[in-house]
Amino acid sequence: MLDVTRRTADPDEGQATVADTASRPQPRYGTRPTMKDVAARAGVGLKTVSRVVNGEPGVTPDTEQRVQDAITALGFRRNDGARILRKGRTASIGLVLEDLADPFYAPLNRAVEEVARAHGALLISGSSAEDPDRERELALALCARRVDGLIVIPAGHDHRYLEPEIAAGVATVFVDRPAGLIDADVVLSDSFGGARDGVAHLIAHGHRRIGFIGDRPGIHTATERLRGYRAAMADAGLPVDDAWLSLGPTAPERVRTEAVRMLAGPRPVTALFAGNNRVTATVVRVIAGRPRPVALVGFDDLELADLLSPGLTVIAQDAVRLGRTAAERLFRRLDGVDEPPRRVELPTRLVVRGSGELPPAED
Amino acid sequence: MLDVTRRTADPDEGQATVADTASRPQPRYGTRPTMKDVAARAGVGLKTVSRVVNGEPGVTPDTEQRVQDAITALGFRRNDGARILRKGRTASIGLVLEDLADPFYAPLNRAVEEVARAHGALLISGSSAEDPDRERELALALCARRVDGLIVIPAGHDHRYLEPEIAAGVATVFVDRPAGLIDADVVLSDSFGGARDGVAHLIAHGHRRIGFIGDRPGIHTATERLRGYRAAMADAGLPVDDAWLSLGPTAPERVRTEAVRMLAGPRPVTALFAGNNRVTATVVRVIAGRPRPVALVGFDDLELADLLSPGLTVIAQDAVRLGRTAAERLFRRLDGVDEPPRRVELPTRLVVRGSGELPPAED
DNA sequence: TAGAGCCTGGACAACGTTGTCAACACCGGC
DNA sequence: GCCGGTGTTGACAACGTTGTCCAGGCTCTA
Repeated sequence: MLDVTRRTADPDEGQATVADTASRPQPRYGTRPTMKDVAARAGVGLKTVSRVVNGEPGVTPDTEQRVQDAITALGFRRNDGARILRKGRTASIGLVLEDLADPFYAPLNRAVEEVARAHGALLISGSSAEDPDRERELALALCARRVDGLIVIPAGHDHRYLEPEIAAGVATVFVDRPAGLIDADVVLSDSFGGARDGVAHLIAHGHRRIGFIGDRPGIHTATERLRGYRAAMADAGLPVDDAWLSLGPTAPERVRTEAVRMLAGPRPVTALFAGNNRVTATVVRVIAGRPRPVALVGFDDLELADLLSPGLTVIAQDAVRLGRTAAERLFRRLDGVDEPPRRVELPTRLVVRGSGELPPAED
Repeated sequence: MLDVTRRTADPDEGQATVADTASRPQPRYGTRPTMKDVAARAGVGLKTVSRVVNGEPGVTPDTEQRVQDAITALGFRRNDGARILRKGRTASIGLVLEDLADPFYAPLNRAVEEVARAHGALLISGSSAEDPDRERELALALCARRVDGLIVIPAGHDHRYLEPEIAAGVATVFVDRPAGLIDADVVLSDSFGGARDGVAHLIAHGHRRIGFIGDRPGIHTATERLRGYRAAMADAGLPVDDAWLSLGPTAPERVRTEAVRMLAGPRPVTALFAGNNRVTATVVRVIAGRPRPVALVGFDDLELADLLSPGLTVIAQDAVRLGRTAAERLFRRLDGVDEPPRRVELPTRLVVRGSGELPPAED
């Protein structure tokens, strides 16, 4: 008896069965079989199918086998949407970042994914393209999908739109940049300290006129890094000329123009500090085309940075750790830990490779 | 009268209302308000709320305002899970790739995201980590969430597990590598042609002994590229020594070992062809440490490749176009286009930068 | 052999939304 | 004053699943 049942579940047999059930309503193409269909085919009740699918006890091996056979024959797959609706939790979290393809954020994305996976959750991530409206739209879309938690790399400065969501129980953690106008967990890199160390490194190698090219002033990390720059200069008692500073979009054209400008004139800068990886990539190209060496320290590491000549000296952030820390914090919240929001700041690391140790060029 | 109603819905008033409704069941912390709650508060029927939320016609401005006020006061957000359950379509697609953080796949991911966004769909992407079981697990999890379509960069070679899903109407497109044992749309780069061109380029610059280091032999692109290598050598009438060939994991240690081996001995290779970006990154480092120049062409472009000295000559694939093409194909399917599965092959591009034009070193 | 207790299985409601349909009020024209 | 039409609104079922609860059959013991 059992053997016969087993053979019925053979894929080939499954196809054959489609034909002989033409009389009763049969799932059409584009329609998925439901537990009801499985139950009908196996000749059992709906709940019994549910029990089998979820591995709940209280089903005889014989019945279970019949159900399993019906499942494979029909190609049934549980509808998680309905399951979630019933159970309340979605076992998924959302991640809003600036650009999925950015070499800094992609590893962060991956790190969050791994933590989510370890907790049995699915990650849904999307790009805000540095647009506050799009960030909001995306975050709220994720909330509408009822993600259990949200990790956000802010593009905007006002996150009060998340208040109802947070009040409703959506755990929320901000990464890389702090939240605006709401109180929430934040995981950051020490942008200020990193930039200060990087600039101090240049100063230690004899530079006095140092340029700073960073991202748009609205971006927290950009202003923090500029603050670090100013602190290092002030610590060394060096004056800062406004012409050495430039915050703005990181489009290659602008960065190129600014770098060229700072390197021209009677008293050019002898070193540059690049505020992030996109800026660094452009600045490296500008410098490469110059006869006179220019020292450079960049914020964020780059692939192949060690192979340039000179090697690229950078302030490295640990994107993976940033993502992992944020995700772990999120899941601790989801596990019910209730403590006041915390601000975690991860240290950066100076990676010495050559470009930051070049001496100032003679005037 | 109307004015009074409006004021009742004012957010501040909303708080006050919480207190005076202590008698009837009130949403607790962690519980989201539903349309029923909104309807009760606005003093209208459930369906009217639905109409307002979905911008359907047939609601007077007065009623609509009352509902809107109740919505903001309660912080209501539509539960898309329930909506999806009712409507059937989820307006979301899934993407299974090897590694979200891989510099080749991350832009592909982003490109798919943009197309999805343009079609009003959400993208859920995840990493298979080159593990067939994990690929399967992830793809089926996405199907259980009822994504409307699926884009897969295969890790395994048997995708029959997707047959029930495809039969049930989940549009499926494979990218970068062909599907295994099922008939489906595929979008590929011309790995064979690209590798053949790259190796021919080395041959044209005088090389006769050329090494090939690629990914594991189970991976379609790896074998295709090796086939391209063989074709170029055969076209030039050159013999191939098995010692010059190495397919295997792209872990830096193995690649380093193999490269060093090929460059040693009495008749070392004078040029190397690297089968993908990870291999290239390691080979560049090996070569950089050698006194005698070794020519190199890599498959896949790398950031900063132009800044190495010599610049890195590569066979570039357009990951963005690959992703965009696949996504557009998927949405065409979702729009109901019914035609036999198609195989699209995108051309590669030889980018000459120096490393591939080095002449063979003297023996 | 009767009663107690256990095991298996199924009927039913509920999750939050949308589609269907019918009720109702109001308007203008006869 | 009545009728049909129009425009607004709500009651109800359904989407596919899971939790609750109860029925029926079985075994075991007195």
